[in-house]
Amino acid sequence: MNYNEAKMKFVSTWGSLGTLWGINKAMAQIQALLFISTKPLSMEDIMEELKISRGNTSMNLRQLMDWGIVTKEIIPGERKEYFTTEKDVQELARVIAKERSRREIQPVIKVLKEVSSIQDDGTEKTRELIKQTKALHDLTQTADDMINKLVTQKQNWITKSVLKLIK
Amino acid sequence: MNYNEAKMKFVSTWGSLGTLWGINKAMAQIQALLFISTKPLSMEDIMEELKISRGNTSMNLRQLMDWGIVTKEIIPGERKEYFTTEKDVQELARVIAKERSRREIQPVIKVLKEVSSIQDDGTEKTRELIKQTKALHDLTQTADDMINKLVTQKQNWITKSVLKLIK
DNA sequence: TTAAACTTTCAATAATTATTGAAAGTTTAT
DNA sequence: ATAAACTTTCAATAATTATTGAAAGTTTAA
Repeated sequence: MNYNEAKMKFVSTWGSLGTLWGINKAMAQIQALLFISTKPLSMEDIMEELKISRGNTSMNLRQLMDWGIVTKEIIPGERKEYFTTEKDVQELARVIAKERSRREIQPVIKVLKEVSSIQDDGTEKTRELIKQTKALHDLTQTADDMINKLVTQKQNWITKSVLKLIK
Repeated sequence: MNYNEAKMKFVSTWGSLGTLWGINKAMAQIQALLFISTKPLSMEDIMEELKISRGNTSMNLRQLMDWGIVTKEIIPGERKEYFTTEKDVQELARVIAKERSRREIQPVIKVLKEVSSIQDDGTEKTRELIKQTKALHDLTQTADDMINKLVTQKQNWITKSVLKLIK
C-alpha cells in the first residue's frame, strides 16, 4: 500500500465512521484530510481532493468550526482562506465528547428525569415506567459523567491507570 | 404529565436517540416499548402502539433479536409469539457496547492499523500520515478497551470507584 | 390434508438526509 | 467606486435509508 492508497483508505474509512461520532460523511472526510495534512488547506484543495462541491465544502467547514475542531488560518499575502484541524487526538476526543454530550446526551437525560418523575398512581404499569426510566437515567448520567471526566484529563497516564485498575 | 404522555414521551425520545447507539428509530422505539412494559407484547400490540406496519415490526424485532436484547416468549396455549427485552440496564448497556464494538469499532481499528503500518519513505507527508493514524489507532484501541472492560463488570461498585478515582 | 392463524420477505414507495451549482454576498486591491 | 477573488446561501436534485403491504411461507389444530 503506497501513500495515496493509504491516504484514501484512511479518509474514506474515517468518513464512513462519521455516524459513530455523530457527524456526516463529508464533515468527517474533511476533518480526516486536514488531520493528516502537513499544511493548511484551502477550500479549493479540499474540493479537489474529495471531489465535492464548493457549497458542500463551505457548509461542512462551517460546521467543523462550530464544533471547534477546525480553525481558519490567515496566510499573509494570500487572498484565500486556509483551514487546519486540531492535531492532538486527546484534545480532539475531548472536544467531540463534550459536544456530543451537550447536543445529544443532556437533552435525553432531561427527558428521562421528567418521565421518571411523574406521579406514582400505584398502578403496576406506572411503577414499571418510573422504575425503568429511573434506571436508564442513572445509567446515562453515570456514563456521561465518566466520559466527561475521562476526557477532561489532559494527560494520558490516568487513562492507563484506570485501565490497569479494572483489568 | 400522566402515564400515557410520559410513556409516549419516553418512547419517542428513546427512538430519536437510536442513532446515538447505532440503531434505527423503529428498532429503538420497539425496544423502549418493551422496556417499560409489564408483560410480553405480541407483534399486534407493537404495531398498534407504535402505528407501524407488520413488515416493519417483523424486521426490526428480528434485528433486536440478532443484537441479543429482545427474546421470544412462548406463552402456552397462545398461537402468537410474544416478545420481551432485557430489563436490566447494566446488562443492556453491556450487550449494546459489545455489539457496537464488534460491528463498528473493530473494523476501524483494523484499517487504522493497516494505514499506520505503510512503509515510511521518509517524506514529510508519509511521516505525518503514519504519525497521526497511529495516534488515532492508539486512542481508539484504548477507548474500546475501556468500554469493554467497564461494561463487562456486572457490579456497579467498580464504576463508582473509578468515578471517584478520576474526580 | 386442509385451512386458519400467524410470520417473513421483498419490490415498490415514501421520508429523510446530503449534495450540487449558480446567484447573491463579502472583502480586498487599485 | 469598481472589479476581481473569493465565500456563503439555498432551492433544486440526488442519494440514501426507512416503511409499507401484499404475496409467499410456516406452523398448528382438527
